[in-house]
Amino acid sequence: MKADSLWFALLELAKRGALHQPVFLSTTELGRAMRISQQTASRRLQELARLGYVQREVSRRGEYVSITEKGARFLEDVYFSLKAVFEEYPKTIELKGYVFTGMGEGAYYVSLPEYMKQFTEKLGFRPFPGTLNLRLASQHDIRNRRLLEASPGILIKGFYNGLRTYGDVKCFKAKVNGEIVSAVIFAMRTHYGEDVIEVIAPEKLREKLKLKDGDLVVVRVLINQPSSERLSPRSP
Amino acid sequence: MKADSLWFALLELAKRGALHQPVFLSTTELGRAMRISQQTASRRLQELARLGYVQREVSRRGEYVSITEKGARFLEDVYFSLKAVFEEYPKTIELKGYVFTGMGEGAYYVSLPEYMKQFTEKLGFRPFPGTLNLRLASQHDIRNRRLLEASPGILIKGFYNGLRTYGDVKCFKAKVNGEIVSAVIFAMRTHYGEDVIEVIAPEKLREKLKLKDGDLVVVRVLINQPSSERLSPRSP
DNA sequence: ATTACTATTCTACGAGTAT
DNA sequence: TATACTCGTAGAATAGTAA
Repeated sequence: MKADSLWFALLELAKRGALHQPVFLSTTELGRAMRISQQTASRRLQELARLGYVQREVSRRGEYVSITEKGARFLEDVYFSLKAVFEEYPKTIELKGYVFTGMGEGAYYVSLPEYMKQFTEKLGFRPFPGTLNLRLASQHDIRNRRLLEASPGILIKGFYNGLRTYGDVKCFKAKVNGEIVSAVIFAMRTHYGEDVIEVIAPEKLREKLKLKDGDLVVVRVLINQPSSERLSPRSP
Repeated sequence: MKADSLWFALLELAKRGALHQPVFLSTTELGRAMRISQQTASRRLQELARLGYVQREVSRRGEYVSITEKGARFLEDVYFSLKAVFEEYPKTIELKGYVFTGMGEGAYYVSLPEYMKQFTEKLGFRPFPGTLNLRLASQHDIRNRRLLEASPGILIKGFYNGLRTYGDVKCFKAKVNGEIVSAVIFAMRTHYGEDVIEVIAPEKLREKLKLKDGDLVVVRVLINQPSSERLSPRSP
């Protein structure tokens, strides 16, 4: 089934309050509201339930529907995108996290010349070839990270070096502990490690800030901020 | 074409910045980002343009696409719905408008017993059988009215009296000039009269506040507020 | 009243291709 | 390279019902 239509069905349920409590309705009623047939409304609810977006309690007289955490996330992704697109900018959000030692992959990727070149152009600084890993401190920070993930950010294009492809990377200008110019980077198309962010900066952050594992770091991230790169001219 | 898919195509364009300036892209690229074929992406853009949601400048090398006012509205409707659903409540927004004399239709509808009964139950007061018409004072107020229109509100169900059907009405609890308990009402499924709101209250507002045409009135509206009606019990 | 199955219609997708 | 046409077909939507 088309994910688009399912999403709108979920929105209709959310409008009726199904995010906060079970909502009583019938497929006929839902169909009318969405301008689709009763049968289609029924299938939408079945599919939403199958995918774990809603929980249903079906009876002879109608049904109670409530949106699950996964369903809320599905709606929220779009909400954050719209928020990023409509809200005034520049705007910043704060992320708090604890320093930890990663696998050193970040360092490897950042040091690749194809990425390094773009970082330098688009961020306005040449990053130290390594990343500072932070494990986010609270649920609130994790929610903010998701907002960031849904925001456009500054795009670092992937490439193919003859052996393998390297994916797009999205980044956001940021300041560490209120002073150091830096950037938060995300590998796109990967939703794993929801509670971790990686930070790059012109200097080695661990040394500059005398950080050791477990230290708390505050990162203030700029969203909706265009890159330093000159905008492509209007005419080709 | 399905409006749902078109909406998501428009969102993808907005994410790329097409709300604020023309964005250069190709149908292949758009297709890849949306996980649809080049042909389908092409059709989406054609349809969006046909419906006036985007403006296109097609060339041999690609195209510039920008989202129109109408397109922004299309996205915004959903944004406001999500905002209403996700943001904390209770929350209020302020609408300012100037008193004017309407056609008296409002009075007619409000006085219908089927509506009157529900108003009394769900708002917690029995409205005076008439409405105070306000013409909104600024663009800002009109934007807020649209937010309201996209919010769930308190639903007054329509009915059929043997002659004709009367549609659903949505209302929001409110205060007029910071004190008088009242409600703002909207006939649903009608998007006309974007700059007008109608207010009801237990008393005749014109008399109570000694209002005449052209007077400025401030209405503070409660959004995301459940009705006074007892929630239907969980089990049938 | 409901939900949801089955059968049928029809729409929307992508392959191939023109320009 | 683009965009966008035609066309065969997969699958989604509805009608008709069953439970």
